[in-house]
Amino acid sequence: MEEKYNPEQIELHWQEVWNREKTFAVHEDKTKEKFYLLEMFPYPSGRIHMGHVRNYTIGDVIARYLRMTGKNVLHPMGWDAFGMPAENAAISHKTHPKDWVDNNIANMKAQLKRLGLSYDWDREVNTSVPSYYRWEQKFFIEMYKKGLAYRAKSAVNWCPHCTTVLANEQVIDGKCWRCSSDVVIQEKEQWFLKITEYAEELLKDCDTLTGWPERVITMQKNWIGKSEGCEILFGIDGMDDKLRIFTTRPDTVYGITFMSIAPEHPLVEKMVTEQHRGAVQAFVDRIRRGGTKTREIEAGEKEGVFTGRYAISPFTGEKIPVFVANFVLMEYGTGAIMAVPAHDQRDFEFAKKYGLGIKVVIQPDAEVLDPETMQHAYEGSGKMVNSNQLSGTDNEQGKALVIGKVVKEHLGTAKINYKLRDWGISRQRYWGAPIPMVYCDTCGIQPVPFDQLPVELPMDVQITGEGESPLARHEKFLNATCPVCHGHAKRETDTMDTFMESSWYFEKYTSPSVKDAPFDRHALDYWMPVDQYIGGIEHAILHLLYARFITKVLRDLGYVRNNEPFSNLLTQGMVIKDGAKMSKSLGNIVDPENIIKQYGADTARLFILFAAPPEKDLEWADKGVEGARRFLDRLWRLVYKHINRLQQHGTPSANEDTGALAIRRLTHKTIKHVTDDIIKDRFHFNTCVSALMEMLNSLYEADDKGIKDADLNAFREALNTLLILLNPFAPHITEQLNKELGNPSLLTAPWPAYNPSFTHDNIVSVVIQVNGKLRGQISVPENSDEHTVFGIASADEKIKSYISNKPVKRLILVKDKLLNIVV
RNA sequence: GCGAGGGUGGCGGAACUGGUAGACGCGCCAGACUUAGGAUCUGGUGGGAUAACCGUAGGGGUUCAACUCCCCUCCCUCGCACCA
Repeated sequence: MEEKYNPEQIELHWQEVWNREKTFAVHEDKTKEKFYLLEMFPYPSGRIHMGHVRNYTIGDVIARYLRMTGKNVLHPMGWDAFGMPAENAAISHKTHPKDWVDNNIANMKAQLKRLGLSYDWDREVNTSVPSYYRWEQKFFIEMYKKGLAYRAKSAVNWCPHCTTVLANEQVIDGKCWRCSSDVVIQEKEQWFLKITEYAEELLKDCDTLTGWPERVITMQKNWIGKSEGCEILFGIDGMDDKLRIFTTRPDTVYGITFMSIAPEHPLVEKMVTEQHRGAVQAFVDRIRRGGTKTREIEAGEKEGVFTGRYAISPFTGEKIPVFVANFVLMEYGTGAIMAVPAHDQRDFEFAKKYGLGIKVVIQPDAEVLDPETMQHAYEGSGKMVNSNQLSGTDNEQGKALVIGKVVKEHLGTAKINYKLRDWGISRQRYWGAPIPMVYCDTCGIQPVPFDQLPVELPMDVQITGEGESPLARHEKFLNATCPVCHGHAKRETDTMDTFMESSWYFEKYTSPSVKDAPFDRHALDYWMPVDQYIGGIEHAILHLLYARFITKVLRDLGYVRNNEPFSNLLTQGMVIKDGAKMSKSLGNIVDPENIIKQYGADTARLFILFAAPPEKDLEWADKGVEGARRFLDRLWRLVYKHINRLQQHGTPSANEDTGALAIRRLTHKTIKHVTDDIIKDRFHFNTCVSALMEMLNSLYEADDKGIKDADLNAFREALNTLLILLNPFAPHITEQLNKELGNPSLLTAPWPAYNPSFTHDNIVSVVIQVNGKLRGQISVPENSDEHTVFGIASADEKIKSYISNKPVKRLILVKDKLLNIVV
């Protein structure tokens, strides 16, 4: 055995063994309980960063631990290989995106292996290869045939920097999710997937995701944004057209004092009277020019102009003035609303600003609302007033009654609205999966027949980053044959959003090598769903919503059985340095490769696991890394010191002297501690690591006193156990030391069970409080009752002085822990 | 504004269903071994004068006992942000 711990040598050795022997390859095995553990696969940017190290280390601990408990663990890794940066790199480095990506994958794969991550690399998936995306193209066509994929012209989010369209989910605060450029709105034809068709199920099934963080569920629910109410048609004075509005508060229809419509509403032009045309036109132009961005910034400042036109209430027959207002959104509901200032804050502010009427129709029990003195709208519940025959009704019942009336009298319909929009997946980019459709002059839009898939992305392209996608200029790709009339057709040149590939890769891992179908049905059914998914919170909506959607679609297409892809979700925090996210611009990046070179992978892993619980942000501290390394050095030295004695074999016997017994207690208490902590509490590995540190500290103390020959078996048990317990966290050093000790590989070692007779003591120390204040500590036999403990305690001089001679009113005993003496 | 999660030593963080606050690590202090040490080892380390006592954002409450439960206030982070 080497005297000095040399992580590089040890780690490379074991990694080579694992690689050569395909140690972590798994197969379906019905005799074992399966566990599908997955971390979000990376974009092959070229180098791994600390966020990856954290994500994958957390996963690896779980994988290695679960294997030791006998589970059949699927733990795969792959590459989300399509996407913009490859094209940008191609432009700036004059390489082909494919070469750039393949090269990056090779680098990153080596880096991941260097971390000792226990993946089944035989299942590696690369989303940019035709054998992967051909199935995605098939799914797309099947969706098209079911009406779940359609082409439409609509206002879309356009990122001028990426020169492509973005989905709603990919616009964050009016900026592109990837490059932070301001997004502009453009009219474009593009392909949509009907995620709205699944809105209700996606919302409803949130309640089945009991293993997901509450805040992710909340974000998804908010994004789907369901609201129930009704649409009501209002007549327009002097016109045949009707004004359709959506409201969730039909109980307040008697409180309408005006109407508001969006500046983009098609009826604006038609409704506005000659007298008001100039003012309305000026207002609409100004709002339009500002675009969505300024409109959001100016949120709060409500503005509008009168159209000169009146709507007619189908409930009261009253004439109601119609305004064009900046806060009414064309893209939600019907683009027009009824305004009830007494019971809606926005309408209230608008009414105050323009001196419009306020009419109270809901009266709460606690106060009497007076339109004259109200400072803000009352949006709560109460009794309906000023509402004709409905006056006196509870407003919640009133909602249903008004909807009933609306439906019965054909004034409108009951309606559920969602904020969720269909998913626009067309990207005007080269490096993506081609959308498998052709345009025939005679037959119109036609899907490519299945037997002609994949529609391969041509490799011989010129990527300039300017103008149209290279595909639009690629004659051979562009020109196709119509599958129906065999005449000339043109191919769709847009590619799919890369979130499509990441919406089903976890299913592909279950059977990566099948060729004639996307999945092997038996493998899929055996492994799915993913039991534990781990990744960054930044995908709370984007990826996780799309993946849920596509899973449900694949279920309905007959490919998969499960309703949801991920049973449990862990969202790990960021790795930060000097209080900020690591970034090039801040110059606070720590390169994992340097850390591994300097300290070793085991140290890097250990530090990352120890420094913070997984869901919290982790502050990188170089000194902390040294602490982790020190622990491993100490472990190495202790084994080295005793290696010759320890190599003899033997197991601890039943009756040991006190030294051996103390060591065995330590061992079994630590097993209990680590076993209890490792999985429960959402993987708080930091306390596991600290328990192992404590154990090592205690073994050093024992060693200080001298390990007698009689203690040797207990000492050996302690070290062997420590190595097993530490193995998921630091797999290389533990495997090496374990080998030095002459034991069979830890890969086949079962997770140890603790012996309960060693996890508690016969003599326990009990805290003594007098009147709730800590006054001393005494040793008593286990399970002593309050009188016994009090007897011993009151004999203690110090405690006696606190009791003095006051009568004891009460004794409160927490068995084997605490006695509170109330005097 | 709404929703969620938080506020514990100089720092990262422990503390199970109310029961020794500050485990473990970093840093710091002292000592040992050393030519030396940024190596290693030993001891100490919430504040306070070694005391009484005070301490888990602040204030109040329940309790024999509160970081933990209840009420009020302040602050931080994240998400949503005119969705009718």
